[in-house]
Amino acid sequence: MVRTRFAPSPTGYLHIGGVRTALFCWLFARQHDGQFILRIDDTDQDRNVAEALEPILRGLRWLGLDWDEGPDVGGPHEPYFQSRRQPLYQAAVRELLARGAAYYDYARPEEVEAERQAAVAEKRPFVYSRRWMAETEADRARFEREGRQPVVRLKMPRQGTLVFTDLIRGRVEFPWANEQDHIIQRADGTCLYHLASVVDDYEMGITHVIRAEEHLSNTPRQIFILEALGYPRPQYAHLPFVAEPGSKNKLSKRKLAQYLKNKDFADLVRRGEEIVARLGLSTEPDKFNPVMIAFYETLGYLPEAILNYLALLGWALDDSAEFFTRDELLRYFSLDRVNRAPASFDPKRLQALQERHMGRLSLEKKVELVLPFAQHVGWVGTPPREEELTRLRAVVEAAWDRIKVGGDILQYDDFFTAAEQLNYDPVALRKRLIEPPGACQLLQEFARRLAVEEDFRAPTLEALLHQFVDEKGIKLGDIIHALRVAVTGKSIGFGMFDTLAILGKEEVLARIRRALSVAAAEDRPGN
RNA sequence: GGCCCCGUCGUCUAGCCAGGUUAGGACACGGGCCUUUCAAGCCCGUAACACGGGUUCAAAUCCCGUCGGGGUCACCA
Repeated sequence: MVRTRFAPSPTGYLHIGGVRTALFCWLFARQHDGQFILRIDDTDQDRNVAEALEPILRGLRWLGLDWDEGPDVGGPHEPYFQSRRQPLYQAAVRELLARGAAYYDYARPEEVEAERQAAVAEKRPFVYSRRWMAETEADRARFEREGRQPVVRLKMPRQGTLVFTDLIRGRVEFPWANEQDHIIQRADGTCLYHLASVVDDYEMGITHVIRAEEHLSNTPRQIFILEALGYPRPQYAHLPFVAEPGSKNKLSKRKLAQYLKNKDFADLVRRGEEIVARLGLSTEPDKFNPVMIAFYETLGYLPEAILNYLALLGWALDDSAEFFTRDELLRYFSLDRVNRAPASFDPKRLQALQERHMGRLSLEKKVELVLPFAQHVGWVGTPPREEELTRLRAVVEAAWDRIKVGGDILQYDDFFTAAEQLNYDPVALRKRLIEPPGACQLLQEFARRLAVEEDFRAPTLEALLHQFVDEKGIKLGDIIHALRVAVTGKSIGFGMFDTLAILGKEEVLARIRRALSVAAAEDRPGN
């Protein structure tokens, strides 16, 4: 039975690298009919855990990475919060002490620090002298009389080599001599991460520890702990870390300003800013940051596209495949195809994948994706009225692949604005209506034709315009641009005839009238 | 600094373990087609094995070294 776990600490956000790890754990568990456990590593948390945890749970849910045991769903190994499992850890510490694998240490922090400095000065590796190690009650009493507080340290081997097999990195060796006597219990009696992690992994029956490379060098001390306790070794798989775009540095939430200098990264943010501005949300880096998964949910990315992209962060199936649905990921993913080199975050690739996933969505699915955005800005009520939905559907269908993320619907605000409120792009207005001689005349004439047209559907309107153009002996381009600006206020948009049909006759005529009067006003001398 | 890891087109990568490929793909870029704008689509193209030795008939692939980049060394997780 395979059991994997994702063990985030409640930091208030879900980092892209973290989700990648969660995804691999989840995929591996699901592929093997195993279980995926979510455990909260909050051994050092004094903040509000519930609040800091919420974005993490939300992100995982949004992506559909469901957990079999953990917060919310419970399970046979409750609680799933390390802060509430301290008695278990303390029992393990007592056991380690009893077996001679750990000791009470009465050194003051500054004394250990002094030893460390001395080692650095002499250019030799630091190894704690164990000078304040207390192995007997007499020692303890003596140090305590000096007013010292004990921590518990691991009594690590000082020779030999640890060898273990990593599912991704193969045979890994670490000389024991490089290991420190790590602290496992603080002076206040609470236990530290490594101890907690080993105890929980054992108690929860974790068979495969899949985590990021940063933990590779932590593995010896963890193996030392578990073997001292008589636990079996789980299988280890250390994933390459997720690196910054265009570099091999670890991706960090705090370096947003620096990443913005990268063009691709900046493009990703800029796209998002337009949407967020229309939504009236904050763009402060703590809330709006591509390093955090919430960014993508806010903008209306597809969870499946994100999953696809994340899977490619360190994994590849072969020399060409890169589009994967969730089911395909489940079918093809394997740990032995995971890279060893750091995986760079590539905004362009993410965007490309998003667009490909959008490409396979049905009209109804696209409307579903876009609906919350339309509701947020009030184009569509809650619950939606039928005619609002009809118009939204028509806009989505006409815009089609121009909608790359859900929030892109917001750029079609001109379909949800009354004629009197329409804003005209001054440059477009000038170039298409004011400057070309006779443009307004033509538009006015065509408007008269529109006014008597009963059938206001796209194909009919197209025929109508072509007929008009033929009669006048002009080219399509001589009028269509003016028409577009007149009815949408912009020089770009989707198909002209779809645009007219969606707006409807009354609205189109009202907009043309208004455009003509705005153009006339602009054109007066002195302006 | 010690220990560990990693260096393939502009970018993200496949290929390396079991040497022989016109070094593959995607994105970006350039050109063309299509075209009412914008998207999209289709066709074509430019473009890479960090460097130096060695082994070999043959090296991106194996070995050694150099250089470069990174991770990790907490009473953080």
